[in-house]
Amino acid sequence: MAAPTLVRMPPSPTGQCHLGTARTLLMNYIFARSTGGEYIYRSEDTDQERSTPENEAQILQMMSWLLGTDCKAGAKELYRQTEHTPLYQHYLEKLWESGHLFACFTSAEELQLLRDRAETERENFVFWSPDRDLPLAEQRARIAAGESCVYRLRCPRSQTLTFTDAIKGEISVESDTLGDFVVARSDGTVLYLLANVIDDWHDGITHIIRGEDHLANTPKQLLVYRALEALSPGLQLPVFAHIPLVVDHEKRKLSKRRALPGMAVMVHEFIEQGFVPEAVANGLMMIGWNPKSTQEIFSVEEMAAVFSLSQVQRAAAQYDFEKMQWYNQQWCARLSDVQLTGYYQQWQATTGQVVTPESPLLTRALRLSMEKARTFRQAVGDMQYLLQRPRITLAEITQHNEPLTEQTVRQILLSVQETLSPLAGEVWTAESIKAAIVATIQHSGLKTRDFMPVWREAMSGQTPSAGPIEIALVVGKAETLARTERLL
RNA sequence: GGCGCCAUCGUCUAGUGGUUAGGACGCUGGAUUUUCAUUCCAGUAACGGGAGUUCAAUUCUCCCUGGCGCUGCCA
Repeated sequence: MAAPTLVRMPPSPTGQCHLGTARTLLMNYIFARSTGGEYIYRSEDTDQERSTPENEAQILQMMSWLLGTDCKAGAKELYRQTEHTPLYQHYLEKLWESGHLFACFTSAEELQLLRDRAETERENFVFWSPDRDLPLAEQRARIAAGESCVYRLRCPRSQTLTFTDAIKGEISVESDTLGDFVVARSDGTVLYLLANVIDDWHDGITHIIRGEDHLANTPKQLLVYRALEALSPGLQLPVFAHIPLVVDHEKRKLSKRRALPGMAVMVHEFIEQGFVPEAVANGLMMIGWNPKSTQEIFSVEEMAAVFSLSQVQRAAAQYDFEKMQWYNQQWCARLSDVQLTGYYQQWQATTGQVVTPESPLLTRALRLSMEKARTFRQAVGDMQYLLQRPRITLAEITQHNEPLTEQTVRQILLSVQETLSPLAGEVWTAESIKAAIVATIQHSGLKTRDFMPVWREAMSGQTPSAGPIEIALVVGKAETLARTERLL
């Protein structure tokens, strides 16, 4: 048995739960499950400008929905980075004293000037601070004198930084392309680059699974690890695994703003459209991961059983909302009656609708509706007439079925009535209803093409809709007769 | 511009130094059918380009092209 794994789920509460966020968190979760490990839930709120408690709560809620379990309760530990401020300050100080960091007095304005100049002269901009070799005493003196500074890591010159990514393979970068980078703001608060490394190290994280957008700053973090190691020898580096980004139809990083109309990009949009979490989790994971089989439908547990980082794709993947809907339909067909109706009621509640009470009728109606629809939202039209008697009038049916006369329409409904009334309740099956109706049609001399649409419209009040026999099976004998009777 | 990553049907992907390059979504057609849909069957469609290695490259190497990411006192 390998050493126990520990991953972190690190959402940044600077926005609501996004597809990409959910996918990364989900993959961490599944990896932890697949290795018998645990996870830490860490809210990365070091950007106090943009982080909000609302977003933090929203993401937690969305992830709990997606995983089908309380994400918070399942975590080995749960904290927000701002709670670790003393920890960061401690290491910031240590790293500064030991000379790994230095106070840089170049102002943001000066820096911007340098940056702009490099831009116009088409030169590469790598910043090597003029203050990188300032004696500590002088740094302190200038700060004491009221000078403003940021804290940068002293980047070594002419070194090749190499690490092995579990997905991308060996990555190496020249330190000379990095420059002295900022790890703490002028107000002394730390940046992602530093806070993250301290936490991962402090928590004993074994695997860092994150988006590919972090690949480029991994060498910088390697430098931070190295500095920390000088303070605490024997430090064990975690395994890095950078998963490919999800891109949109234009191959741009997926964003809500650029999404096509109707396309769900935020997790709450999936909920609002009436997706079941199993389908969203399944679909999300299949973007950029493949178990190397032809199986398409997986539960979270099944994915955890076969998951391996080596099966993760190296290239970015385009998001296909059509396929997400297909997953939803597949999942709805596989869920048990209890699960399906439960999700449906949950959807009604979260979208502010009146929740339909549990009943065999509801289950039958839902089953029939979901044969056609791919989401609960798409099923509303069918659910309506299945659960409520339509209001259509005889005149309307006649009008929709020209050239049939009202006389003929009435006759059709009358014969439905006469045919079905004698049927015993226990033979209320598709076969017996069909046999009886077919016989009636033959005797009447009418065409099936005229007869059935009239009956169907009497049953559903709309076109298109499910077939009259299907509806009859859902609503039951009494209601079936009532629906024709009210028109006569 | 610099650095890094990536490259199989329209999309998600499987795959191999010699394959009819497989599956799924989508799309098209057919069957079923009272409509829409479902279901079933069938079809459509891919190895970015150029060198090199090799008896043989989609597969290995290099170059190019293209795409994306990073290049923040964001994460």
